[in-house]
Amino acid sequence: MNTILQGSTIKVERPAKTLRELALEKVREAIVSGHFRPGDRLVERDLCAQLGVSRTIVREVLRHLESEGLVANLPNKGPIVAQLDLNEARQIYEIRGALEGMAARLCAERNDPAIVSALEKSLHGIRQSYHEKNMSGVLTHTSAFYQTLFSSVERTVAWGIVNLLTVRINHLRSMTIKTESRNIDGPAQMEKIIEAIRKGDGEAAYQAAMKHVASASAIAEAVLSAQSPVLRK
Amino acid sequence: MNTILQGSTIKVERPAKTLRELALEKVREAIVSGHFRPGDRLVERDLCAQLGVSRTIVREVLRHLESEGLVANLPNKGPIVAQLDLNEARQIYEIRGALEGMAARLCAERNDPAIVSALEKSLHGIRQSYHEKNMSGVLTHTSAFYQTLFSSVERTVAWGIVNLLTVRINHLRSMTIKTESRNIDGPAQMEKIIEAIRKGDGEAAYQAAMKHVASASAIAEAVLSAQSPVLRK
DNA sequence: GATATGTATTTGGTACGCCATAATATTATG
DNA sequence: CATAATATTATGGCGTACCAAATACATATC
Repeated sequence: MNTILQGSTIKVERPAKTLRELALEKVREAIVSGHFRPGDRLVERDLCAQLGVSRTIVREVLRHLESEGLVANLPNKGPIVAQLDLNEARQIYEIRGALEGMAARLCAERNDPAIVSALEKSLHGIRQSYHEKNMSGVLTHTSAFYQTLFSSVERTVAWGIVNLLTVRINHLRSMTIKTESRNIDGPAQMEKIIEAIRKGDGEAAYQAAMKHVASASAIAEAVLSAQSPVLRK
Repeated sequence: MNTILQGSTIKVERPAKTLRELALEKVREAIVSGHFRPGDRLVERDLCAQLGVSRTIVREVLRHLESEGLVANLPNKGPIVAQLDLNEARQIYEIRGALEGMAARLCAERNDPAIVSALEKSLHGIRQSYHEKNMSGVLTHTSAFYQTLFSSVERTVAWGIVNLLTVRINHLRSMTIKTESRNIDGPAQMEKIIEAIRKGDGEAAYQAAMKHVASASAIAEAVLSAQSPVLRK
């Protein structure tokens, strides 16, 4: 290794992304953003045309999304965008509660001021975004908040799982944050998580994180059961 | 529908499994069982020959296993069997603790004697298998024990996650159960889980389940750090 | 009106071919 | 002999074409 380059390589950050990875992101994004709705069929050859790639790639992408739970495969009928039923949504929120609670507890036990200030920064971003009625900003900063929780204590595996689960309930998330009073309650609950972490009170941090998810779950449940009859067909 | 066939169809229970699913199971099994070892390259065309299927299918299978975490893909080098490092193993055990603890708590709160007796049945199977030195039997019955924990309270999503994680640490599991005294400690700890559930003591059940996983984790850690230097190359 | 029958559509699966890259072997050169 | 240049090989990434079987839908027949 050239000593001049020690520590700061000039390596040409090439995309490295394969076509498949790009296609995967495109389709996932299309599902998460609602461009493809739950129940929509995902016809292989149509996707080929829309993405401009071969069937080989489309099939690999569909398989990948299937194992992520975003796509369901009806035998001999083909893949559709997975439907989320109430029961499953409840379970997902519950698991997030368990894992986020765990991470919050670990953060509290670590007693690192840097964690607290990082969380506060995200929380500030959330409040700001609510103020500006920038809903996608709220989601982004909320994700950042939780990512801090997990990454500060090096829980990459749990963070990966939470991420997977979150993607599956993304449309619920965007509905819950728009709910009346969530712009007050949500941040207030997150404040409590931060407070507990600041005090180094693991149990309180755990409880606060659980509670935050639980209330999001309750809202989601209301939203989902209100609209669920429509999903018939 | 022919009325004569009401309730008891003669429908020809066809496999329904696609070739792809069969291939997936084969490869997964080969990895879990140790036929393919961590770090082994998984050459597409070789797998085609070994499985007797086309490259398309092999690629779909590899993608699936990749998203399960059983296979890693090195850019420009291709897929290998994923390596498990100590840190990741620790995290996996921790998550299992959180989720199994959650399930145990829910079981306790449900207060259903049928759950207790199902758990006791599995535990009996475990002891029996230990007695017969039938290690694969121990694993099977242990799985059954935990499946009961999750399915009794309809936590299919969490069970799915635990299953995925368990597969990744399978070889560690088979080493931990062979450890000195695990044939005594393990069942004893599970007995405590059952006891707490019988009493309807959610918190105790949670703690007992956490403790059981934690001690498995400690053993795994010892095993892994003892052999890890060998993995160099 | 109910039942066949026919016809697209689409998935499940296979085979083959091409290109790019990385590693390895080979050859040429000083 | 050592090193640099070059060819070869192995392999993943990607695309196309084709076939069989299942499904859905329209159409014809009784």
